[in-house]
Amino acid sequence: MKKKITLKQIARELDVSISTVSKALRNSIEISEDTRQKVQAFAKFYNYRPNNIALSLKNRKTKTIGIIIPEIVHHFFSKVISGIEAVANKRGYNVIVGLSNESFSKEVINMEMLANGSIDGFILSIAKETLQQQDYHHFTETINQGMPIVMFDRVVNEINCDKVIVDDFLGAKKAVRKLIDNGCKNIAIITTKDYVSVGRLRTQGYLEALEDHKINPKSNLILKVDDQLLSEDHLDSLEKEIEVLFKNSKKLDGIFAVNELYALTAMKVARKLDLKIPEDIQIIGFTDGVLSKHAVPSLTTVSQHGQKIGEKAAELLINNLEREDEEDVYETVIIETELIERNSTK
Amino acid sequence: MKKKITLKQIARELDVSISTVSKALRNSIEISEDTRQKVQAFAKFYNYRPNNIALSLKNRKTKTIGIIIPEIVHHFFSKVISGIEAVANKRGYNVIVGLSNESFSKEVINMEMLANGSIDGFILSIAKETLQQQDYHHFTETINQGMPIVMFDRVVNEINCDKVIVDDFLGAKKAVRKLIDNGCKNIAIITTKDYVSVGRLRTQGYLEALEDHKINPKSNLILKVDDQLLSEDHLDSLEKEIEVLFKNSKKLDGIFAVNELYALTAMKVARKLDLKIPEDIQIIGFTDGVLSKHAVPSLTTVSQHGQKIGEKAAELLINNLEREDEEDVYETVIIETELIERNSTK
DNA sequence: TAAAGCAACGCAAACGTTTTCGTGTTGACA
DNA sequence: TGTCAACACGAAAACGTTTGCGTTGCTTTA
Repeated sequence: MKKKITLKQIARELDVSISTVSKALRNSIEISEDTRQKVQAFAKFYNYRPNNIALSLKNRKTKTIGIIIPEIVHHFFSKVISGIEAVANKRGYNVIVGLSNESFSKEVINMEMLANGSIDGFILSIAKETLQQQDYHHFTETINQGMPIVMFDRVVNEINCDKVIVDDFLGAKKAVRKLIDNGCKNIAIITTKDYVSVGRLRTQGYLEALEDHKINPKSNLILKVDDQLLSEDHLDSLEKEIEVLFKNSKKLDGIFAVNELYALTAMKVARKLDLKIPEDIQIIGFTDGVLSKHAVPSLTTVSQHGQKIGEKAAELLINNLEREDEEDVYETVIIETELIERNSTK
Repeated sequence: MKKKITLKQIARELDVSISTVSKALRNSIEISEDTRQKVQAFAKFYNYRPNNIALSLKNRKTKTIGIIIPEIVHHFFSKVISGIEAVANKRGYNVIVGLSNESFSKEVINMEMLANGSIDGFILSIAKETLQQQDYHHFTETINQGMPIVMFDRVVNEINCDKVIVDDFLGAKKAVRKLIDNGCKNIAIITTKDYVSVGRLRTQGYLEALEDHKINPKSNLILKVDDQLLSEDHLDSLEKEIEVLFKNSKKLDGIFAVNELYALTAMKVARKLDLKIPEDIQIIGFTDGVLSKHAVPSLTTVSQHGQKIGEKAAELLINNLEREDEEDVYETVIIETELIERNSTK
């Protein structure tokens, strides 16, 4: 069992100084061809690799990106991670993941753990609880300490940093317009409470699409679900709420849901009420996950391109990290959404 | 913008030595009550936090676990990560994620990057390409260097380390037995090529369940799908293969699929052929993901408890890391599978 | 032949900690 | 008054690197 070997050990074995070894390995011209080869051969034989931690300490850079997301068991977020990881890896960075579980305190603790030297910068999506409490001191503090942050998806304007978002507003608008174009007269929306920025924006898009077509929004067609956790347990109550929505509006012929699960549950209710999709009622979701693709009928949906979001976020962060001049100009990149038409619309 | 503050800076400001500051902060009795308070107040005001990297270098421990998985956009793997993260966090560890994308070289590179001091140990699931090539030198090398590994799900016997697996064999057997008990006479299996250990084991379970009931396996009822990538693009060809399976055996009345996607595709084909589920044909899948739960009809499936797997793996690793005595006794923990009965079986 | 140049290497600082081992200053005690 | 402990603190090493600069010993040049 040969343990990791260090410069010091090589130096001792070859009876030279540590600096000589280091320089030899980095092909410095200060070192004679002879010793260089000797050292390199020895290092290769013992499979020497410089210790990352020591390098990090010396360079004051860890070449590691910290990701904080609300949950990982979620198609969208894992897509984003996948995107981040791809460009991070390509540019020589590692990725360290912290989960907030939608909890404010876990978000803070996780960030504090990572901010103390473990990483060079953050990519994060804000926990719901944090959004509700509107307490963003941990973000401003880390930024003040000189550690850059890139936010994605769930962002807040108050914080001055790079952001990557999808055009929730426009995406929703496009979706609802599609329903209108397809002949829907009574379109409902199943959305979240307003403190979730993406939910709010999508609701606005819904409203504006209606307005553009001179349709008056009706309050009984707007269902704002309170998903403190959106835990799977709440599925039943969600179903009931949606059922009420259906009952309250017999002429319902279109539904725009702000996420997959809401859309699928709506489909379930429709099926229960013997409504044919898309003949009797058309449904569009948001977020292009596996569920949409494999649902029956497959779900027309607004894709947010999670992978692209992650890639872009990583690019922004790394560019920032490797920028020489210290000008703080922050960008907000908008990833375009795409309406993927499947079989839940005509 | 107050940058991160160090011991040295505190020492300079308060006109004491670095060691005094360090001791004062750690409440050493060597330091007078007076200076202790002064230092602690100052540190608190400037929000001092020890630099993790420096600590890692000093302690030769990073308190970080490296995870290498084939892909993250996958319900099972993200569940496992979630489990790992939960116990890791509880025990003061962080989690750093590397993706192999099922590629041998990416697996090797990722492991090498992390093994040079960045982490204390690995939790990993082997890439398909690695399984195919049967080249495990990177595992043995890291273990030889004194860095512990815990493998989960996709493991190999050749490597001597802790392992966490589900009882694929028994899980499959239970599922097939269920089909038999439910009256199925012609049960097909949709599985992977044999180099994927879990696929092979599940196939064996299928065979033994048949044998136990004196049913002769028929080769035309065994479909071994070659999913070099299992990419979403291959969905069409997968569908066609399954269709052939159906056509080749008109009396088919039960299907056991080794993953969700195979099961769902089978359901799709059945629907296409106007077969009623579960009346005409019953289907059971493996892996309890979102797809199974929300499919129509919902899919009876063998749950592997990904979260539990992750938790157990993290426990094994951390226990190993924090064990005083250096005895290398490796454990293989088997997480029991559970048959979750839904509506795709009678 | 002396000054200068050069090749090849080592020293030491630095990154930020923790910790062992001094060391100087008190006060008490004989 | 001299000795010794207790107290409070500092110096320095260590973790593993990189790098600017100093130091050899030798060869070249005028």
